[in-house]
Amino acid sequence: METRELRYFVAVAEELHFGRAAQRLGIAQPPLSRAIGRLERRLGVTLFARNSRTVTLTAAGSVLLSEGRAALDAVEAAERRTRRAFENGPGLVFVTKAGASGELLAKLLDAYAAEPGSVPVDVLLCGPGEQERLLRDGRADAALLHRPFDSTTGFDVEELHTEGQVALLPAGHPLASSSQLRMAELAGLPLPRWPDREGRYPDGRGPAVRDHTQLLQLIALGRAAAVVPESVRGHLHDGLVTVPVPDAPRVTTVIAWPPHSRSRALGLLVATATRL
Amino acid sequence: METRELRYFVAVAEELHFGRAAQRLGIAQPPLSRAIGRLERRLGVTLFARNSRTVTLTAAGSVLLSEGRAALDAVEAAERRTRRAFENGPGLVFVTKAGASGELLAKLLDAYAAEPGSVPVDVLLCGPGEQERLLRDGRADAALLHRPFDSTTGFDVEELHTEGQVALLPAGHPLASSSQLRMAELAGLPLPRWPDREGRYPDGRGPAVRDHTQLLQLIALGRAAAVVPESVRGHLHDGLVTVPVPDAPRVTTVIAWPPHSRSRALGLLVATATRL
DNA sequence: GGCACCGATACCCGGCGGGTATCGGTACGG
DNA sequence: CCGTACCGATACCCGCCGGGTATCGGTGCC
Repeated sequence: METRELRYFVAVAEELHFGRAAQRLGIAQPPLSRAIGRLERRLGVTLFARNSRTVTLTAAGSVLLSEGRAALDAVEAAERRTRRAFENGPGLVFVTKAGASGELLAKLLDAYAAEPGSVPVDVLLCGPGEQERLLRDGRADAALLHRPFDSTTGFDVEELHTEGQVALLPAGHPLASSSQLRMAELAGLPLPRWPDREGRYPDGRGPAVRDHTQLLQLIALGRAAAVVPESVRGHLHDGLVTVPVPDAPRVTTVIAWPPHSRSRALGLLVATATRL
Repeated sequence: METRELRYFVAVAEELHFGRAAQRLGIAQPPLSRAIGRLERRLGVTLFARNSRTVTLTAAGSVLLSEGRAALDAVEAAERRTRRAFENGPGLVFVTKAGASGELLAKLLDAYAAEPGSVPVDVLLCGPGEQERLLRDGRADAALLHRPFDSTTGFDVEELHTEGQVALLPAGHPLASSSQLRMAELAGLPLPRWPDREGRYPDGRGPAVRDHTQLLQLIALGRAAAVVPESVRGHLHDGLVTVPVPDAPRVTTVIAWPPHSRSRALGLLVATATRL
């Protein structure tokens, strides 16, 4: 199976429409029909149930869609990592959520830089959920992820740190003077909505936010409240109050990296991280 | 990057010889040279340092070799899983080491079969180390692996069971009457040698074995001794004695599956396993 | 310095990817 | 109930690319 065929298949499977898929791919519809037909013939598998009005995925087609996406990601990652290795020489790209685990990251980078045999590390800060994609498609070599918020599926991980969560409230909020709170008591607050993997926001009442800076500002303005890991207490503006929430899920910070990329430099980074 | 180019590259990178690589690929040498050249030009990366006598991988080339192998595995897995989905209908292939975790497996399969919505499960028994490959290249959907013996890198896992290890000795062996043993005391015994990933055996004195049946027989004959998980005590022949070895590493049985393959059937199997 | 080895280059052919034109079946509206 | 619009499949043509053979050119060894 060639990657071109796979890309064509994924386009049709996503559009469920040969014409639109062809347009998206920048080719005409007939070659696309032929390519899919040939792919089906070579695999010996019917991928689409189609009559001249509708196109549907078969069960086997659904399998190829999810597996094929992963395979295309892997090919793209190989390409990107190769280019990076050539252009930037040795060196790692480390990605983490903006505004999270700042101290841990600083300690890690210092400790790693002090190791003999370490290589330069570029740090990439990005919005929540983006790290996964960067790690998967080869733009980054390692990431700090926070379970249970981030999915670590498909990555190798080492746990670094576990912490509880606190409610983050504007000073003067009625609940701000409590010594601790329960999740149930926070149900009515304007909790923020984060974008999903496609950058879209779920429905709901709370304000839509893109990063922690926005969130902190909105809380200071009294327009939001949030439940966040304890460690954000380190760098808070005035006007914000934290209250422990013992029954919130504990947050585990992990260092994650793509499997099969066990370069010496990455191995050293992981080893350094686990020793912290 | 097309998978053909990637396959060509991997062949050359492994052989470090265009002629032999071409022969392995079943094509002539000139098209192979051209293909590699075009790949390098398109990537904008020098993959091989070559003069007319020797071929060497550049740093970028090494990256593409390991990443490319993983990508090719992913493509192959996609293909195989699609074919399986088409030919065998729904249904899972479960792979485990022959002779290990037998009871756990039986309980799991019974419990899963009793679940509403479960699908037929084919069980594949194979030699140690083979499971990883079967899971990675799409011939299997899930596996029972045993840490720290099996590598779980690149798989999603759930821990099922942890146990200590015992020494397995022929009855009448001088150490067989001890109430417990330490690893150091076992150093002089003829411990078996298992094949590595390529099916080759490491150097050493102990007998080369391929599966647990062979091992048990050799121990009964007094030609071997081994350190094995406690659970093998369940189905032992006569003439074998077990002695606890408290300082041997504990063995964790995990259920492992490839990421991105979260079908309903597989999800149910994993859920059932974690409830055992 | 001659020779053997090996990757690159030159040149040719056939198949495949891509295009346009058109067919054939299906659902919808009048 | 028929016309029509829509959409995937088919027919046919072209140009490029993957593959082949022949040969060149550089390198290390005897």
